[in-house]
Amino acid sequence: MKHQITIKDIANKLGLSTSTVSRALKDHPDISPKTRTAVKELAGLLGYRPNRIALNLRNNSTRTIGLIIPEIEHYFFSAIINGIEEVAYKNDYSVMVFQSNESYKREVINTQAVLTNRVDGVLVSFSKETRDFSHFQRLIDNEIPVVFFDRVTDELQADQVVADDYQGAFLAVNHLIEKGCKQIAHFAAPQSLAIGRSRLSGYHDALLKHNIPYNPAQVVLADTFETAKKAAHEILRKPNHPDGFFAVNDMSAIAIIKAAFELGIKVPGEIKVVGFENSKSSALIEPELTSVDQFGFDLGREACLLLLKRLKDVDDSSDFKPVKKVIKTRLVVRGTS
Amino acid sequence: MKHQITIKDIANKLGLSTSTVSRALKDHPDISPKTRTAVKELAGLLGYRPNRIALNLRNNSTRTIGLIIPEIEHYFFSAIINGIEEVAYKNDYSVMVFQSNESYKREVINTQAVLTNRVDGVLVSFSKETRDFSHFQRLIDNEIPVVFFDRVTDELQADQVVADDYQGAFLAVNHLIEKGCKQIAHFAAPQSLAIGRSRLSGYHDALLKHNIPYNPAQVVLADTFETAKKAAHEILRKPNHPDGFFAVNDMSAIAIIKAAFELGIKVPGEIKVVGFENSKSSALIEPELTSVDQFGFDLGREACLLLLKRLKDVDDSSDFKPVKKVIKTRLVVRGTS
DNA sequence: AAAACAAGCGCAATCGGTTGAAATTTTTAA
DNA sequence: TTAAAAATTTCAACCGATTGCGCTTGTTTT
Repeated sequence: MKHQITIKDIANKLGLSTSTVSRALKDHPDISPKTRTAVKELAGLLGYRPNRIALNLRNNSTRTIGLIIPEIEHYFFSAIINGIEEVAYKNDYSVMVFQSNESYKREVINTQAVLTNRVDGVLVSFSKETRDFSHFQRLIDNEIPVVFFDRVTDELQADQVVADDYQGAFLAVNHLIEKGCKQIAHFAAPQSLAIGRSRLSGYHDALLKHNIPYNPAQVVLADTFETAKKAAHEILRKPNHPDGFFAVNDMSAIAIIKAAFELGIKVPGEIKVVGFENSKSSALIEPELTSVDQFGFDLGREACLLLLKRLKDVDDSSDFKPVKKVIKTRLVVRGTS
Repeated sequence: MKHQITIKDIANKLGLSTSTVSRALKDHPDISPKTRTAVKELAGLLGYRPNRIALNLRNNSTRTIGLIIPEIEHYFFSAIINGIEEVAYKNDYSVMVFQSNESYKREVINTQAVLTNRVDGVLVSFSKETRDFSHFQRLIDNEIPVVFFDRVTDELQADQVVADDYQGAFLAVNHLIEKGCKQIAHFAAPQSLAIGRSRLSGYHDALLKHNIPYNPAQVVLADTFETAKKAAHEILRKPNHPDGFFAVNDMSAIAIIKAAFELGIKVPGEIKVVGFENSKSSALIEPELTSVDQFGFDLGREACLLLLKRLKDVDDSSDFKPVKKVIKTRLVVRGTS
């Protein structure tokens, strides 16, 4: 890198001290209007830009937030990043992205990385593997504000922003029942994740509301395209297969539809399917997928706003009360139900 | 943030100077083994972590790379980020993400942001709006290495990493012809983008190879789902519509298929469609989309590797020769052709 | 005319770590 | 025993910007 213009360069050329230049640049009243304009003029001429690193050191703040996320290549998460980046941008923060790739080990390394990078705060959605949260506790111990989103835990004293998974699941299953489904299967996420538990719970309660007995055999763990496709094939091959499917995400839902197509089963004629995410893909397939919109962009926005609020209220050490923000979900009815 | 353990804390507790502690921590031969172990032990005990910001200031380097990208919510770009992050991670770099949202104005601000954040290098894929590249020239003037990927320009003396768009387009159109298409339309990207020009050129040359006359009327500007859907409807409603479609990206291709479906036109029976991107979605729709894989992950990897190489060879000021790296594409044949 | 005051600017410390050179202590050789 | 050599350790400057405090000036008040 080329030599950057510093305050010292300006001071030398003008025969002033660096302190005067510094003050002149920020309109300090001690400085006479004459020197003030002279300094500013030269600064503009030389293309002076304050060295953020020096300020970072002095202020012990980087105006950067760390983002730890399972994987970017997933519509929901990229929508969230979008929301986060939007808020960060408007507040003059930068975002550093770290992917865990659903690996616990990598996630631990990521938490170290955000520490060494001295980010001001961290936004986290942890991996499917993560059972132990002590690496996040380490961040909190260092008094770095942490906000969890989507994948959250109550084991830590930290803010959370989540979609209303229970409500979304309830709406979805209720919808299937109202559309005439008698036997509804649920393709679930790992129960170690709160989203897995909440969505199962919504599924459960919607059944009960309509006096349909809950049958654990109708719940299978399948939250990826591959696992869901395999599971759907097995289930749909049986004679008395379910006539309704509620999948924990759109990929699983689409896998079910694919499997049905391959087996010559009509959607929504013979089986109906509802997904969760309202991803771009849901509107691309034919028939289009009914899905629960979890407003990833808004979720990202809210998470980032909450974090920025924490960063402002620095003196939160004593009376810290974790906040849990819930983003309402909405059922988008399309062709598969 | 809590008080972080500094080198000074260790020095005080051990009755040493900060310089000794600093050297001890990095196994400098001047320091006796005794003090060396003592320092390291205490450092481990206190959980000392070197303050990256202080090092940044001293070394005038942040071990951070800036990434300016149109939008994350796009499979191709998130695949690229994935590749970039992978390489950055392995080389102990962090990635700062800035989205332009296809806005020139925002992109200019982004270039300022990477400057103030003093990133070591920048990876750029510019917006569709961008015609003037002087904001990138400003980065180069500041001797910040810049590598362009996917959306590139020859107007700047900078490295480029692109998919072999010409080859991919040629393969796609050649494939359509071999499958029996007589009249092939092309849904193109803006000709201000090199990818737009290259893909059109590949389309053109593939036609010529088979002695099919090139007809400009068969080329429409439609590189989003919405515009493509509309254009496809218009075209397919006409009596003598084309029997083959080569779209500049998967979204456009899928839009064509959707339009065909809505008009009761069979794919691949009556018309055949080939996309470009090989996105996740291409394997989700029915029939599955034939598409040109442009290996986004590898493209990201290569771009990042190239940038890191430039960062190593700092003394490149005089004999700088821009490198253009081309990533081969591959036609993935599926159901729509 | 002397004291009080204000305006305008510079000194020096600070943030945390690194590093060439100097200073100190220890070891070795004469 | 003492000087020279070697082994350790400390000093001080530096990276770039900020800021409390003090130092000059010149002006006002009594």
